[in-house]
Amino acid sequence: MGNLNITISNTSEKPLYEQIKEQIKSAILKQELENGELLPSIRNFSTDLSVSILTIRRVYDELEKEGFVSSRAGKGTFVLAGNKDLIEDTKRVLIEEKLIGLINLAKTLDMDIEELHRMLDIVYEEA
Amino acid sequence: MGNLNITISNTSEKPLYEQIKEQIKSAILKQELENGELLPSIRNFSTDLSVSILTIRRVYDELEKEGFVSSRAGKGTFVLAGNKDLIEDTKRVLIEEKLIGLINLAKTLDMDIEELHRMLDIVYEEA
Amino acid sequence: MGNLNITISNTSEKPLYEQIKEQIKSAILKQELENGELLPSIRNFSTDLSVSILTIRRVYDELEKEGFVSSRAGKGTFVLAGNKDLIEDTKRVLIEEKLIGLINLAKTLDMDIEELHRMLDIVYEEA
Amino acid sequence: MGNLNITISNTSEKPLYEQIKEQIKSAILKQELENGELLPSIRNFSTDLSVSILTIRRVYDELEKEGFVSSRAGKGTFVLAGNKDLIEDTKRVLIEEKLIGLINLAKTLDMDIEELHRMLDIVYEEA
DNA sequence: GTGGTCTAGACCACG
DNA sequence: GTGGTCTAGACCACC
Repeated sequence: MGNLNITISNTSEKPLYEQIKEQIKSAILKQELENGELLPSIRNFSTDLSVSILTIRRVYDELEKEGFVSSRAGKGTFVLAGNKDLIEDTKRVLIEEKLIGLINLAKTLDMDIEELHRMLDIVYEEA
Repeated sequence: MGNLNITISNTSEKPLYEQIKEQIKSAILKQELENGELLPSIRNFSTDLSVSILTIRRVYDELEKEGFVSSRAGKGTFVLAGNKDLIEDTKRVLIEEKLIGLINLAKTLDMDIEELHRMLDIVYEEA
Repeated sequence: MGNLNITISNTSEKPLYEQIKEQIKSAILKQELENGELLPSIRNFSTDLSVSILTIRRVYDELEKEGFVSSRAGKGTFVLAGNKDLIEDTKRVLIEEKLIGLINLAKTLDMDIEELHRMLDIVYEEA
Repeated sequence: MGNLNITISNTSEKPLYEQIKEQIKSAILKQELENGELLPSIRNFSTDLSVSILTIRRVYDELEKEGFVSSRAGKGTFVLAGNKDLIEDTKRVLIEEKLIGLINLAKTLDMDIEELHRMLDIVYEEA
Protein backbone atom coordinates (compact mmCIF):
# COMPACT_ATOMS: atom_id res chain seq x y z
CA MET A 1 0.00 0.00 0.00
CA GLY A 2 2.95 2.25 -0.64
CA ASN A 3 2.02 5.86 -1.30
CA LEU A 4 4.86 7.91 -2.67
CA ASN A 5 4.23 10.95 -4.80
CA ILE A 6 7.26 13.19 -4.98
CA THR A 7 7.04 16.67 -6.46
CA ILE A 8 10.17 18.70 -7.01
CA SER A 9 10.61 22.34 -7.88
CA ASN A 10 13.67 23.57 -9.73
CA THR A 11 12.93 27.14 -8.71
CA SER A 12 12.83 26.39 -4.99
CA GLU A 13 15.75 27.66 -2.95
CA LYS A 14 15.98 24.27 -1.28
CA PRO A 15 18.36 21.78 -2.88
CA LEU A 16 16.80 18.92 -4.80
CA TYR A 17 18.11 16.24 -2.50
CA GLU A 18 16.55 18.00 0.48
CA GLN A 19 13.16 18.37 -1.16
CA ILE A 20 13.04 14.68 -2.00
CA LYS A 21 14.41 13.65 1.38
CA GLU A 22 11.85 15.68 3.28
CA GLN A 23 8.94 14.24 1.34
CA ILE A 24 10.06 10.66 1.93
CA LYS A 25 10.70 11.42 5.59
CA SER A 26 7.29 13.02 5.90
CA ALA A 27 5.63 9.98 4.31
CA ILE A 28 7.37 7.74 6.83
CA LEU A 29 6.42 10.01 9.74
CA LYS A 30 2.79 10.05 8.58
CA GLN A 31 3.03 6.28 8.29
CA GLU A 32 2.01 6.35 4.65
CA LEU A 33 5.05 4.18 4.12
CA GLU A 34 5.00 0.99 6.17
CA ASN A 35 7.82 -0.72 7.96
CA GLY A 36 9.88 -2.91 5.64
CA GLU A 37 8.42 -1.43 2.48
CA LEU A 38 10.74 -1.37 -0.53
CA LEU A 39 11.56 2.07 -1.93
CA PRO A 40 12.25 2.58 -5.66
CA SER A 41 15.71 1.59 -6.82
CA ILE A 42 18.20 4.41 -7.20
CA ARG A 43 18.25 4.07 -10.96
CA ASN A 44 14.48 3.91 -11.44
CA PHE A 45 13.85 6.74 -9.03
CA SER A 46 16.40 9.01 -10.66
CA THR A 47 14.93 8.52 -14.13
CA ASP A 48 11.36 8.92 -12.79
CA LEU A 49 12.20 12.25 -11.16
CA SER A 50 14.62 13.30 -13.93
CA VAL A 51 17.45 13.93 -11.49
CA SER A 52 20.95 12.51 -11.24
CA ILE A 53 21.58 9.10 -9.72
CA LEU A 54 23.89 10.82 -7.27
CA THR A 55 21.09 13.02 -5.98
CA ILE A 56 18.92 10.02 -5.10
CA ARG A 57 21.93 8.26 -3.67
CA ARG A 58 22.49 11.19 -1.34
CA VAL A 59 18.84 11.12 -0.27
CA TYR A 60 19.04 7.43 0.61
CA ASP A 61 22.44 7.86 2.28
CA GLU A 62 21.22 10.59 4.60
CA LEU A 63 17.95 8.85 5.38
CA GLU A 64 19.93 5.76 6.30
CA LYS A 65 22.24 7.70 8.62
CA GLU A 66 19.21 9.25 10.30
CA GLY A 67 17.75 5.76 10.79
CA PHE A 68 14.69 5.97 8.55
CA VAL A 69 15.70 3.47 5.87
CA SER A 70 18.13 0.61 5.39
CA SER A 71 19.99 0.01 2.13
CA ARG A 72 21.54 -3.34 1.20
CA ALA A 73 23.54 -3.94 -1.98
CA GLY A 74 21.74 -6.35 -4.22
CA LYS A 75 18.47 -6.08 -2.33
CA GLY A 76 17.32 -2.47 -2.31
CA THR A 77 16.34 0.25 0.13
CA PHE A 78 13.74 -0.48 2.80
CA VAL A 79 11.67 1.66 5.14
CA LEU A 80 12.50 1.36 8.85
CA ALA A 81 9.40 2.55 10.71
CA GLY A 82 9.32 0.05 13.53
CA ASN A 83 10.28 2.41 16.34
CA LYS A 84 7.16 4.44 17.03
CA ASP A 85 8.89 6.54 19.70
CA LEU A 86 11.55 7.63 17.25
CA ILE A 87 8.82 8.69 14.85
CA GLU A 88 6.93 10.74 17.44
CA ASP A 89 10.14 12.30 18.72
CA THR A 90 11.24 13.23 15.23
CA LYS A 91 7.93 14.95 14.53
CA ARG A 92 8.21 17.02 17.72
CA VAL A 93 11.84 17.92 17.03
CA LEU A 94 10.99 19.13 13.53
CA ILE A 95 8.19 21.32 14.85
CA GLU A 96 10.34 22.59 17.71
CA GLU A 97 13.09 23.69 15.36
CA LYS A 98 10.64 25.86 13.46
CA LEU A 99 9.10 27.18 16.67
CA ILE A 100 12.50 28.25 17.96
CA GLY A 101 13.15 30.19 14.75
CA LEU A 102 9.73 31.80 15.01
CA ILE A 103 10.14 32.78 18.64
CA ASN A 104 13.62 34.19 18.13
CA LEU A 105 12.31 36.38 15.34
CA ALA A 106 9.32 37.47 17.43
CA LYS A 107 11.58 38.45 20.28
CA THR A 108 13.92 40.51 18.11
CA LEU A 109 10.82 42.32 16.79
CA ASP A 110 9.34 42.96 20.24
CA MET A 111 6.27 40.83 19.62
CA ASP A 112 4.80 39.12 22.67
CA ILE A 113 3.46 35.62 23.11
CA GLU A 114 -0.23 36.58 23.11
CA GLU A 115 0.12 38.34 19.77
CA LEU A 116 1.89 35.23 18.48
CA HIS A 117 -1.02 33.00 19.51
CA ARG A 118 -3.47 35.36 17.81
CA MET A 119 -1.49 35.39 14.55
CA LEU A 120 -1.12 31.62 14.66
CA ASP A 121 -4.91 31.24 14.64
CA ILE A 122 -5.36 33.79 11.88
CA VAL A 123 -2.73 32.30 9.59
CA TYR A 124 -3.97 28.79 10.33
CA GLU A 125 -7.44 29.74 9.10
CA GLU A 126 -6.09 31.18 5.87
CA ALA A 127 -3.68 28.33 5.12
CA MET B 1 20.20 57.93 20.22
CA GLY B 2 21.57 55.46 17.68
CA ASN B 3 21.82 52.00 19.16
CA LEU B 4 23.68 49.59 16.93
CA ASN B 5 25.49 46.59 18.39
CA ILE B 6 26.23 44.00 15.73
CA THR B 7 27.43 40.52 16.65
CA ILE B 8 28.56 38.09 13.96
CA SER B 9 29.27 34.37 14.15
CA ASN B 10 31.73 32.63 11.86
CA THR B 11 30.25 29.21 12.59
CA SER B 12 26.67 30.19 11.79
CA GLU B 13 25.20 28.71 8.66
CA LYS B 14 23.94 32.14 7.70
CA PRO B 15 26.20 34.22 5.45
CA LEU B 16 27.87 37.19 7.07
CA TYR B 17 26.06 39.79 4.99
CA GLU B 18 22.72 38.31 6.03
CA GLN B 19 23.56 38.30 9.73
CA ILE B 20 24.51 41.97 9.62
CA LYS B 21 21.58 42.93 7.43
CA GLU B 22 19.07 41.25 9.73
CA GLN B 23 20.38 43.00 12.80
CA ILE B 24 20.21 46.42 11.20
CA LYS B 25 16.74 45.67 9.86
CA SER B 26 15.64 44.46 13.28
CA ALA B 27 16.96 47.66 14.90
CA ILE B 28 14.98 49.75 12.43
CA LEU B 29 11.81 47.71 12.96
CA LYS B 30 12.19 47.98 16.73
CA GLN B 31 12.69 51.74 16.21
CA GLU B 32 16.04 51.66 17.95
CA LEU B 33 17.29 53.46 14.86
CA GLU B 34 15.38 56.65 14.12
CA ASN B 35 14.32 58.15 10.83
CA GLY B 36 17.14 60.03 9.10
CA GLU B 37 19.84 58.63 11.34
CA LEU B 38 23.28 58.24 9.72
CA LEU B 39 24.68 54.72 9.58
CA PRO B 40 28.47 54.08 9.84
CA SER B 41 30.47 54.57 6.66
CA ILE B 42 31.24 51.43 4.69
CA ARG B 43 34.94 51.69 5.47
CA ASN B 44 34.55 52.30 9.21
CA PHE B 45 31.90 49.63 9.54
CA SER B 46 33.96 47.01 7.74
CA THR B 47 37.01 47.62 9.95
CA ASP B 48 34.87 47.66 13.12
CA LEU B 49 33.35 44.27 12.28
CA SER B 50 36.52 42.86 10.68
CA VAL B 51 34.74 41.93 7.48
CA SER B 52 35.34 42.81 3.86
CA ILE B 53 34.20 46.15 2.46
CA LEU B 54 32.31 44.17 -0.16
CA THR B 55 30.25 42.51 2.55
CA ILE B 56 29.09 45.84 4.02
CA ARG B 57 28.46 47.25 0.58
CA ARG B 58 26.16 44.31 -0.10
CA VAL B 59 24.31 44.89 3.19
CA TYR B 60 23.65 48.54 2.38
CA ASP B 61 22.73 47.73 -1.22
CA GLU B 62 20.11 45.21 -0.20
CA LEU B 63 18.72 47.37 2.58
CA GLU B 64 18.35 50.20 0.08
CA LYS B 65 16.53 47.94 -2.39
CA GLU B 66 14.14 46.89 0.37
CA GLY B 67 13.50 50.54 1.24
CA PHE B 68 14.98 50.64 4.73
CA VAL B 69 17.91 52.98 4.03
CA SER B 70 19.01 55.54 1.48
CA SER B 71 22.59 55.98 0.28
CA ARG B 72 23.89 59.25 -1.15
CA ALA B 73 27.35 59.46 -2.67
CA GLY B 74 29.58 61.68 -0.55
CA LYS B 75 27.02 61.95 2.25
CA GLY B 76 26.51 58.47 3.64
CA THR B 77 23.74 55.99 4.32
CA PHE B 78 20.60 57.11 6.18
CA VAL B 79 17.78 55.27 7.90
CA LEU B 80 14.34 55.52 6.27
CA ALA B 81 11.81 54.83 9.00
CA GLY B 82 9.24 57.50 8.40
CA ASN B 83 6.23 55.33 7.57
CA LYS B 84 5.12 53.71 10.84
CA ASP B 85 2.51 51.56 9.09
CA LEU B 86 5.13 50.14 6.75
CA ILE B 87 7.20 49.15 9.77
CA GLU B 88 4.32 47.38 11.47
CA ASP B 89 3.35 45.66 8.23
CA THR B 90 6.88 44.50 7.63
CA LYS B 91 7.04 42.94 11.08
CA ARG B 92 3.79 41.07 10.50
CA VAL B 93 4.89 39.84 7.09
CA LEU B 94 8.15 38.45 8.49
CA ILE B 95 6.30 36.61 11.24
CA GLU B 96 3.63 35.39 8.82
CA GLU B 97 6.22 33.86 6.52
CA LYS B 98 7.57 31.79 9.37
CA LEU B 99 4.08 30.88 10.60
CA ILE B 100 3.12 29.60 7.16
CA GLY B 101 6.19 27.35 7.10
CA LEU B 102 5.37 26.11 10.58
CA ILE B 103 1.73 25.37 9.76
CA ASN B 104 2.55 23.62 6.51
CA LEU B 105 4.94 21.35 8.37
CA ALA B 106 2.41 20.71 11.13
CA LYS B 107 -0.24 19.75 8.59
CA THR B 108 1.99 17.35 6.72
CA LEU B 109 2.78 15.73 10.07
CA ASP B 110 -0.88 15.46 11.12
CA MET B 111 -0.45 17.79 14.07
CA ASP B 112 -3.50 19.89 15.02
CA ILE B 113 -3.76 23.54 16.03
CA GLU B 114 -4.31 22.90 19.74
CA GLU B 115 -1.13 20.87 19.97
CA LEU B 116 0.65 23.67 18.15
CA HIS B 117 -0.52 26.24 20.70
CA ARG B 118 0.63 23.98 23.52
CA MET B 119 4.07 23.49 22.00
CA LEU B 120 4.38 27.22 21.32
CA ASP B 121 3.96 27.94 25.03
CA ILE B 122 6.38 25.21 26.05
CA VAL B 123 9.13 26.26 23.65
CA TYR B 124 8.56 29.92 24.52
CA GLU B 125 9.23 29.16 28.17
CA GLU B 126 12.47 27.37 27.35
CA ALA B 127 13.77 29.92 24.87
CA MET C 1 24.90 -35.29 16.12
CA GLY C 2 25.08 -32.42 13.65
CA ASN C 3 23.98 -29.15 15.23
CA LEU C 4 23.44 -26.42 12.66
CA ASN C 5 21.11 -23.53 13.35
CA ILE C 6 21.71 -20.65 10.98
CA THR C 7 20.16 -17.24 11.57
CA ILE C 8 20.44 -14.51 8.96
CA SER C 9 19.67 -10.80 9.16
CA ASN C 10 18.61 -8.75 6.17
CA THR C 11 19.47 -5.49 7.88
CA SER C 12 23.01 -6.52 8.82
CA GLU C 13 25.78 -4.77 6.97
CA LYS C 14 27.45 -8.14 6.40
CA PRO C 15 26.59 -9.92 3.14
CA LEU C 16 24.37 -12.97 3.43
CA TYR C 17 27.03 -15.40 2.22
CA GLU C 18 29.40 -14.17 4.89
CA GLN C 19 26.88 -14.50 7.70
CA ILE C 20 26.14 -18.09 6.73
CA LYS C 21 29.80 -18.94 6.16
CA GLU C 22 30.85 -17.60 9.54
CA GLN C 23 28.24 -19.57 11.38
CA ILE C 24 29.21 -22.84 9.69
CA LYS C 25 32.88 -22.11 10.30
CA SER C 26 32.15 -21.29 13.93
CA ALA C 27 30.25 -24.57 14.35
CA ILE C 28 33.22 -26.48 12.95
CA LEU C 29 35.68 -24.62 15.19
CA LYS C 30 33.52 -25.25 18.24
CA GLN C 31 33.40 -28.91 17.13
CA GLU C 32 29.63 -28.88 17.00
CA LEU C 33 30.09 -30.29 13.51
CA GLU C 34 32.16 -33.47 13.45
CA ASN C 35 34.73 -34.65 10.95
CA GLY C 36 33.16 -36.22 7.88
CA GLU C 37 29.68 -34.97 8.65
CA LEU C 38 27.44 -34.30 5.64
CA LEU C 39 26.21 -30.72 5.23
CA PRO C 40 22.79 -29.96 3.68
CA SER C 41 22.60 -30.05 -0.11
CA ILE C 42 22.85 -26.70 -1.84
CA ARG C 43 19.25 -26.91 -2.99
CA ASN C 44 17.77 -27.91 0.37
CA PHE C 45 19.87 -25.39 2.24
CA SER C 46 18.89 -22.54 -0.05
CA THR C 47 15.17 -23.26 0.32
CA ASP C 48 15.51 -23.70 4.10
CA LEU C 49 17.16 -20.31 4.48
CA SER C 50 15.14 -18.63 1.71
CA VAL C 51 18.25 -17.43 -0.08
CA SER C 52 19.51 -17.91 -3.61
CA ILE C 53 21.25 -21.15 -4.64
CA LEU C 54 24.16 -18.97 -5.76
CA THR C 55 24.60 -17.67 -2.24
CA ILE C 56 24.93 -21.18 -0.75
CA ARG C 57 27.21 -22.24 -3.57
CA ARG C 58 29.48 -19.35 -2.75
CA VAL C 59 29.50 -20.31 0.93
CA TYR C 60 30.53 -23.89 0.17
CA ASP C 61 33.08 -22.76 -2.42
CA GLU C 62 34.84 -20.45 -0.01
CA LEU C 63 34.73 -22.94 2.86
CA GLU C 64 36.31 -25.50 0.56
CA LYS C 65 39.07 -23.11 -0.47
CA GLU C 66 39.82 -22.42 3.19
CA GLY C 67 40.01 -26.14 3.88
CA PHE C 68 37.00 -26.56 6.17
CA VAL C 69 34.82 -28.69 3.88
CA SER C 70 35.14 -30.92 0.83
CA SER C 71 32.59 -31.08 -1.98
CA ARG C 72 32.21 -34.13 -4.23
CA ALA C 73 29.87 -34.05 -7.22
CA GLY C 74 26.98 -36.42 -6.71
CA LYS C 75 27.88 -37.07 -3.07
CA GLY C 76 27.57 -33.78 -1.23
CA THR C 77 29.62 -31.48 0.98
CA PHE C 78 31.48 -32.89 4.00
CA VAL C 79 33.09 -31.37 7.05
CA LEU C 80 36.88 -31.58 7.28
CA ALA C 81 37.75 -31.27 10.97
CA GLY C 82 40.36 -33.93 11.41
CA ASN C 83 43.33 -31.81 12.38
CA LYS C 84 42.69 -30.56 15.93
CA ASP C 85 45.77 -28.34 15.89
CA LEU C 86 44.57 -26.62 12.73
CA ILE C 87 41.29 -25.87 14.47
CA GLU C 88 42.94 -24.38 17.52
CA ASP C 89 45.33 -22.37 15.37
CA THR C 90 42.48 -21.02 13.28
CA LYS C 91 40.65 -19.83 16.37
CA ARG C 92 43.74 -18.02 17.61
CA VAL C 93 44.38 -16.41 14.24
CA LEU C 94 40.83 -15.08 14.05
CA ILE C 95 41.09 -13.59 17.51
CA GLU C 96 44.55 -12.22 16.83
CA GLU C 97 43.34 -10.38 13.73
CA LYS C 98 40.75 -8.56 15.78
CA LEU C 99 43.21 -7.89 18.59
CA ILE C 100 45.65 -6.31 16.18
CA GLY C 101 42.96 -3.98 14.87
CA LEU C 102 41.97 -3.10 18.42
CA ILE C 103 45.52 -2.40 19.52
CA ASN C 104 46.31 -0.31 16.46
CA LEU C 105 43.29 1.83 17.15
CA ALA C 106 44.18 2.13 20.84
CA LYS C 107 47.70 3.26 19.97
CA THR C 108 46.55 5.91 17.50
CA LEU C 109 44.25 7.22 20.24
CA ASP C 110 46.94 7.26 22.91
CA MET C 111 45.20 4.68 25.06
CA ASP C 112 47.46 2.42 27.13
CA ILE C 113 47.31 -1.33 27.76
CA GLU C 114 46.00 -1.05 31.33
CA GLU C 115 43.05 1.05 30.22
CA LEU C 116 42.42 -1.53 27.50
CA HIS C 117 42.28 -4.36 30.04
CA ARG C 118 39.87 -2.34 32.17
CA MET C 119 37.56 -1.63 29.23
CA LEU C 120 37.71 -5.27 28.13
CA ASP C 121 36.33 -6.36 31.49
CA ILE C 122 33.63 -3.68 31.49
CA VAL C 123 32.42 -4.42 27.98
CA TYR C 124 32.60 -8.16 28.63
CA GLU C 125 30.22 -7.75 31.57
CA GLU C 126 27.72 -5.79 29.49
CA ALA C 127 27.85 -8.06 26.45
CA MET D 1 51.27 23.75 14.60
CA GLY D 2 49.02 21.72 12.32
CA ASN D 3 50.21 18.17 11.81
CA LEU D 4 48.41 16.39 9.01
CA ASN D 5 50.08 13.57 7.15
CA ILE D 6 47.57 11.44 5.30
CA THR D 7 48.57 8.13 3.76
CA ILE D 8 46.14 6.26 1.55
CA SER D 9 46.26 2.74 0.21
CA ASN D 10 44.52 1.77 -3.00
CA THR D 11 44.76 -1.89 -2.12
CA SER D 12 42.99 -1.52 1.22
CA GLU D 13 39.49 -2.90 1.45
CA LYS D 14 38.41 0.31 3.15
CA PRO D 15 37.02 3.03 0.88
CA LEU D 16 39.27 6.01 0.26
CA TYR D 17 36.95 8.48 1.92
CA GLU D 18 36.91 6.38 5.07
CA GLN D 19 40.69 6.08 5.24
CA ILE D 20 41.11 9.83 4.95
CA LYS D 21 38.25 10.57 7.34
CA GLU D 22 39.64 8.25 10.01
CA GLN D 23 43.07 9.82 9.87
CA ILE D 24 41.73 13.34 10.23
CA LYS D 25 39.42 12.23 13.02
CA SER D 26 42.30 10.48 14.76
CA ALA D 27 44.45 13.62 14.50
CA ILE D 28 41.65 15.65 16.10
CA LEU D 29 41.14 13.05 18.83
CA LYS D 30 44.87 13.02 19.56
CA GLN D 31 44.73 16.82 19.62
CA GLU D 32 47.37 17.09 16.91
CA LEU D 33 44.93 19.40 15.22
CA GLU D 34 43.90 22.36 17.36
CA ASN D 35 40.54 23.98 17.75
CA GLY D 36 39.81 26.47 14.98
CA GLU D 37 42.63 25.26 12.77
CA LEU D 38 42.04 25.58 9.03
CA LEU D 39 42.07 22.33 7.05
CA PRO D 40 43.27 22.23 3.42
CA SER D 41 40.77 23.43 0.85
CA ILE D 42 38.84 20.73 -0.97
CA ARG D 43 40.60 21.47 -4.24
CA ASN D 44 44.14 21.57 -2.82
CA PHE D 45 43.59 18.48 -0.71
CA SER D 46 42.19 16.47 -3.60
CA THR D 47 45.15 17.27 -5.85
CA ASP D 48 47.63 16.63 -3.02
CA LEU D 49 46.20 13.18 -2.36
CA SER D 50 45.43 12.50 -6.04
CA VAL D 51 41.80 11.70 -5.35
CA SER D 52 38.59 13.18 -6.68
CA ILE D 53 37.21 16.41 -5.31
CA LEU D 54 34.04 14.53 -4.44
CA THR D 55 35.94 12.13 -2.21
CA ILE D 56 37.34 14.96 -0.09
CA ARG D 57 33.98 16.65 -0.11
CA ARG D 58 32.42 13.51 1.35
CA VAL D 59 35.10 13.36 4.04
CA TYR D 60 34.43 16.95 5.09
CA ASP D 61 30.66 16.46 4.87
CA GLU D 62 30.67 13.47 7.19
CA LEU D 63 33.12 15.03 9.63
CA GLU D 64 30.87 18.07 9.80
CA LYS D 65 27.77 15.95 10.49
CA GLU D 66 29.66 14.17 13.26
CA GLY D 67 30.60 17.52 14.74
CA PHE D 68 34.38 17.45 14.25
CA VAL D 69 34.72 20.25 11.70
CA SER D 70 32.75 23.22 10.42
CA SER D 71 32.68 24.22 6.74
CA ARG D 72 31.69 27.69 5.54
CA ALA D 73 31.44 28.65 1.88
CA GLY D 74 34.03 31.26 1.06
CA LYS D 75 35.99 30.68 4.25
CA GLY D 76 37.09 27.07 4.42
CA THR D 77 36.84 24.07 6.73
CA PHE D 78 37.83 24.45 10.39
CA VAL D 79 38.56 22.01 13.19
CA LEU D 80 36.06 21.96 16.07
CA ALA D 81 37.93 20.50 19.02
CA GLY D 82 36.57 22.68 21.77
CA ASN D 83 34.39 20.08 23.49
CA LYS D 84 36.84 17.89 25.40
CA ASP D 85 34.09 15.58 26.67
CA LEU D 86 32.96 14.81 23.14
CA ILE D 87 36.53 13.92 22.24
CA GLU D 88 36.99 11.56 25.19
CA ASP D 89 33.57 9.98 24.61
CA THR D 90 34.32 9.44 20.94
CA LYS D 91 37.58 7.68 21.75
CA ARG D 92 35.83 5.33 24.16
CA VAL D 93 33.02 4.60 21.73
CA LEU D 94 35.46 3.72 18.96
CA ILE D 95 37.32 1.32 21.25
CA GLU D 96 34.09 -0.16 22.58
CA GLU D 97 32.84 -0.95 19.11
CA LYS D 98 35.95 -2.99 18.41
CA LEU D 99 35.80 -4.66 21.83
CA ILE D 100 32.23 -5.77 21.22
CA GLY D 101 33.23 -7.38 17.93
CA LEU D 102 36.15 -9.09 19.62
CA ILE D 103 34.07 -10.41 22.49
CA ASN D 104 31.30 -11.68 20.24
CA LEU D 105 33.85 -13.62 18.23
CA ALA D 106 35.50 -14.97 21.38
CA LYS D 107 32.16 -16.19 22.69
CA THR D 108 31.19 -17.96 19.49
CA LEU D 109 34.58 -19.70 19.63
CA ASP D 110 34.24 -20.74 23.29
CA MET D 111 37.18 -18.61 24.41
CA ASP D 112 36.97 -17.25 27.96
CA ILE D 113 37.86 -13.81 29.31
CA GLU D 114 41.10 -14.88 31.00
CA GLU D 115 42.45 -16.30 27.74
CA LEU D 116 41.44 -13.04 26.06
CA HIS D 117 43.44 -10.99 28.57
CA ARG D 118 46.47 -13.26 28.04
CA MET D 119 46.29 -12.91 24.26
CA LEU D 120 45.82 -9.16 24.54
CA ASP D 121 49.15 -8.87 26.38
CA ILE D 122 50.94 -11.18 23.94
CA VAL D 123 49.68 -9.39 20.82
CA TYR D 124 50.33 -6.00 22.42
CA GLU D 125 53.99 -6.93 22.91
CA GLU D 126 54.38 -8.00 19.30
CA ALA D 127 52.56 -5.04 17.79
C1' DG E 1 18.75 -6.71 -10.96
C1' DT E 2 20.60 -3.92 -6.47
C1' DG E 3 23.45 -0.34 -3.77
C1' DG E 4 28.65 1.39 -2.76
C1' DT E 5 32.49 3.81 -4.36
C1' DC E 6 35.00 6.83 -7.43
C1' DT E 7 36.07 9.92 -11.33
C1' DA E 8 35.96 14.33 -14.02
C1' DG E 9 33.84 17.71 -14.99
C1' DA E 10 30.14 22.01 -14.16
C1' DC E 11 27.60 26.21 -12.04
C1' DC E 12 26.35 28.77 -7.97
C1' DA E 13 26.72 31.83 -3.69
C1' DC E 14 29.95 33.72 -0.40
C1' DG E 15 34.14 36.56 0.88
C1' DG F 1 39.89 32.16 -3.38
C1' DT F 2 36.17 28.98 -0.66
C1' DG F 3 32.46 25.25 -0.02
C1' DG F 4 27.45 23.54 -1.80
C1' DT F 5 24.91 21.41 -5.30
C1' DC F 6 24.31 18.78 -9.48
C1' DT F 7 25.34 16.18 -13.72
C1' DA F 8 26.82 12.03 -16.48
C1' DG F 9 29.21 8.70 -16.66
C1' DA F 10 32.18 4.27 -14.63
C1' DC F 11 33.47 -0.23 -12.02
C1' DC F 12 32.68 -3.22 -8.16
C1' DA F 13 30.41 -6.68 -4.90
C1' DC F 14 26.12 -8.77 -3.76
C1' DC F 15 21.74 -11.35 -4.86
